Amino acid sequence: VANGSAPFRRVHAWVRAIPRGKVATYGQLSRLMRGRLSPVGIGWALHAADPEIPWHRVINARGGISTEGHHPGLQRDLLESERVPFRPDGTVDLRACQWRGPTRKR
DNA sequence: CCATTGACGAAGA
DNA sequence: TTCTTCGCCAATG
Repeated sequence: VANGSAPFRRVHAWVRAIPRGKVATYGQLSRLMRGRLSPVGIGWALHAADPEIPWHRVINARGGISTEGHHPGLQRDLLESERVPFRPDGTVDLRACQWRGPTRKR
């Protein structure tokens, strides 16, 4: 897998910066990279990511899990194990749990 | 090389 | 608010 490309490694660097108990969205990471990689591209970058990278802290813009087809139940388990609460509808409250980036937005 | 498919998201209708 | 359409770009066949 092509996880050695520069944009991918940059994604990995950002994702490693997300603290335990917090989450980020694909679009958020895409914007952090100034749109140099689309939200879909972020997904590919994580799909190709090393196990060391906390890929489970990245969810979609609605607070939902987008990896059910890949690893059923896994991402939710991992998040709950670091105290990220889920609503009854299976989503995360982004207002409460979203990582606010290093410098706030501009 | 062309077409299709996503771990996506914003803008319209 | 829900459903569509379109843009995005890497990967796959």
